[in-house]
Amino acid sequence: MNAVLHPTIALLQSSSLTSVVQQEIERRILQGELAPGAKLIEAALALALGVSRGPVREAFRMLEEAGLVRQEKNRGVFVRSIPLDEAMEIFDLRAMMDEAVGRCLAQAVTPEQLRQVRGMVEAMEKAVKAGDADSYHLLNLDFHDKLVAFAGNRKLTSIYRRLINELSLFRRMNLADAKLLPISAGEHRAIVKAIASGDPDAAGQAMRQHVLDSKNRTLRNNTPQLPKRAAKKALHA
Amino acid sequence: MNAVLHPTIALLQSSSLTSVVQQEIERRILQGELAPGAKLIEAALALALGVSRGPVREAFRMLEEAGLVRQEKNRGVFVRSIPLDEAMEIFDLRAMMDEAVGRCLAQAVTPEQLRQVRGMVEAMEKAVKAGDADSYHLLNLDFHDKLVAFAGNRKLTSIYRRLINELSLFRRMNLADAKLLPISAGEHRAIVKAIASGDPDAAGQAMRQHVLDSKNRTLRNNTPQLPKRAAKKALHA
DNA sequence: ATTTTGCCTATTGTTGACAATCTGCAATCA
DNA sequence: TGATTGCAGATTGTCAACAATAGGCAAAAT
Repeated sequence: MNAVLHPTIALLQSSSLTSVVQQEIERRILQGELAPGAKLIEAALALALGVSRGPVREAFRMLEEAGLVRQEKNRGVFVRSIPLDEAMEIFDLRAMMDEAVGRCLAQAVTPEQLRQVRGMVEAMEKAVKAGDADSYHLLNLDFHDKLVAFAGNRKLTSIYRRLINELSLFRRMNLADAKLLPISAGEHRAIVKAIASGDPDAAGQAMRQHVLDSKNRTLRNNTPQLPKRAAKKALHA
Repeated sequence: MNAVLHPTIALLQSSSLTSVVQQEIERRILQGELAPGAKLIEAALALALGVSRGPVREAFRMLEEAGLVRQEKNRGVFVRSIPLDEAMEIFDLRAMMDEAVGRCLAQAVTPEQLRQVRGMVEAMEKAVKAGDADSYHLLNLDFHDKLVAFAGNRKLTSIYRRLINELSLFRRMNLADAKLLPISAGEHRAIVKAIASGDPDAAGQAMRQHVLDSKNRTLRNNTPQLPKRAAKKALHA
């Protein structure tokens, strides 16, 4: 009875105005069109998208639950800006997850999957040589996403993606020094090598350390440099 | 300027109809009042709660994003029922998270925290002796929640709680044999001991194994017993 | 001059109404 | 008899109007 349904029909079945609005706002947030802290006005968005306020409000509630916006009653919704300490927490979670992914893949990766990630590593090294930080950034996201997806746990994949989305709201991270790209690329190559070797400990450790290095770089970039002589006392939180 | 605000005022500021509705529906789902698969009718819920359909729809979107309900366009929203394979995935995630929690706590637990979890372990052992499976179940949830919270990563805590919520929708799990309770209780004591000893490897391993044992018990309870002689071929997924 | 008070406007919170879609049942036809 | 078609009721999707709240500005008071 269940015939293969026409793609257009499948689209119409899944897409309500709310879901379209949600995806569009999410896109604008993730691409930086709507910066962290920006206020989202229901009526304005509804007008711009050609719908009424209802679907926009419902989309807001989805985005809120996904951690992309924050809502203050009677004041409006704002694009979330992730504070440093929350970003650090996310890095720790990523370290935990990526380590597990590495251990899993070392035991279960397929030749086809290996082929794919090797291709990505090469593309990233090309981007490094070309000094193309933007391409590198995108490839990097894709590389890690693929690895997680290959681990085969769909729940893990969706949680991981949500965390990556939230991390992208921590904008101060983007100004990664171009001179650090080769280091990152090298780590990627080492990760693939460890996975291919079939050693869970090595693969897990490679992935874990890669993320923690990234965390530390981010932390250093966002810790106000102590002035050379007037050393300020560090927070003893 | 920011005076300490009266609790009633703070409540009014945070609670919109939508959030109240969301919490009420979530409560009904988690307490089993609304069983997995049940259909949620907007108008009926709105009437029962004395609000209009708008807030109910917004609450639905939040619950959907939280994984508690599923929505089919033009057909309605239903309480999700978690399939076995997804439950298994969640157990794997819990194993990963709880291992990390154990490792963390072994190094950072405070005496006060230790006192608390020890109290819980004793309460659980009391429940076992009394044959009170319900109390045990609640204490068990609280025990693990506390451990995760003590690890101090708020993001991890919220993700963990979400996963526990989803697992509760896998109802077939509840019929845990009463005779298995002592085993579980013993594992809890071992966990606390490992944490108190300050050995990250031992604590992580104890927590990890505890979750994986629980996973396997659940799996066995839900794998159709192979008829004694007409052994069915196992799925070779 | 500074603070307070009282409007006014912009925006959000909530509702009820209307349109579109699905589901079940009965009438019709082969 | 069995399948198909066409209604009727119920339910969801969307919208526009109304109510309530927050924030800013100017007048008044100290």
